[in-house]
Amino acid sequence: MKQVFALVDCNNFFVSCERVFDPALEGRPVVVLSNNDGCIIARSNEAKALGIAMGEPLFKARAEIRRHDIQVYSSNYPLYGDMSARVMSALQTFTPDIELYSIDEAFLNLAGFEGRGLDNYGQDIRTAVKRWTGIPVSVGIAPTKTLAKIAGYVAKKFPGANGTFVIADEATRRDVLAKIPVAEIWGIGRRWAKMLGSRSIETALDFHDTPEPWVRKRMGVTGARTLLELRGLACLDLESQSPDKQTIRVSRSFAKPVESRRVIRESVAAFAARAAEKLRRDGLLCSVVNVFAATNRFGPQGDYYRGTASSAPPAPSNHTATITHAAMAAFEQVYKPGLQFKGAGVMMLGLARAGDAQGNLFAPPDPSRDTRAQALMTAFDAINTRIGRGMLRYGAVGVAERGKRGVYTVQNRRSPNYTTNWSDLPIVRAH
DNA sequence: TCTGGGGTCCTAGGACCC
DNA sequence: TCTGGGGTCCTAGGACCC
Repeated sequence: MKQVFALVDCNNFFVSCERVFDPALEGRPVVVLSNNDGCIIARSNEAKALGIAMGEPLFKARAEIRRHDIQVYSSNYPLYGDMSARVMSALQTFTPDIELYSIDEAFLNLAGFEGRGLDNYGQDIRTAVKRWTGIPVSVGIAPTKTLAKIAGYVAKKFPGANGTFVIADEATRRDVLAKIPVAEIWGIGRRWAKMLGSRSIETALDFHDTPEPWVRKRMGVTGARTLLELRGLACLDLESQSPDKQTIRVSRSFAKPVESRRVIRESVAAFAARAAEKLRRDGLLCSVVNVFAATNRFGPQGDYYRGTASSAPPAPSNHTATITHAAMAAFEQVYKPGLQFKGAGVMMLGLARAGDAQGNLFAPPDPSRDTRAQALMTAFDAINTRIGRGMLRYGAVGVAERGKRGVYTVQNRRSPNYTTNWSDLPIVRAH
């Protein structure tokens, strides 16, 4: 049976989340910043029209921001995560078969819904999500995921598409592909686009018409897959069950360069603790803990240092104390006195489901296998969920909560946690 | 001088995504 | 002065095995 995929994409998602709770932002240029208020990672249409680029450093956009009175927000992930969950549950009322692809996108399997008119169904989805969550979305519908992404692009960018677009027949497909730059194809990034451009493959249609063996040779199996998907042959399935993660990373860049061993070590301990929480949340155990720390990569050529080292806990674990201990051992190999560090992080590698991790016959029993230690972690997580992340923590993280704020959390323009924190609940007054 | 053939595992690096 | 934080997959090459 022929497949039908829909891609539902939230328009300017982070900006739209801010607008739901501050309607005065409607129609005005708005941007949302990265974690450290360093880069612009989301822009309203008005901001895009003013030429503000994705990923542009804030300091480079200052003048434009002032000139056009652009509204600037720090990113507020608790808010965006909660709004995302609301959008996704709205989508689940339209089909049981759904893949949560990212915080602001989902693929839906619409096979069997053709009778209702796919365009109408797409419009129904848009209307419902907007009414139930306040978030505007666009909907692209096509026989493959890659074409659905293209259809979503058309739905969003082409005036007259009205937020929904369906690619069902070959004529429409060729017509649309001819109007889209090759770089907009899902799976074709900057590098490939440049390589293709140098061979006069400029539009998605040019790529579509490129012989498969050539693509296979130059771009590997992933490139060939993209090509076939563009031609309407579905190579990618809906992944409704998200597979277990293979790596978990927690990293931050520092607001200012840091030299202090203690400050960086305590940061790494905090990252390790957060990573252990994520492991427990996902029911995973980690067998290798990797730590890295780096100086400014935009500094003078040759000055860049990035140290990385790994350490294995005695047995796969998700216990905060065990993970932190391993991270501290790796940290000692990474830190170099006298350097100005600009960021650090930890990576959890060799992950396995808690039930089937390989034990170690010769190692002392791991605390995470001990029921008392497990109960401790469960209580630890419950308390931190209730009172606030980081309220309960191990000593290695240090007590310098005040000082740490200066180290890596710079968020000067953050909106309140309207939906996830009682004290931030918006107040509505009737006149 | 001559120096197999095939397999697996691991790692680093390159490409991509949001 | 100021440049995010997560992830994935594929490939090539080296080490090692028989």
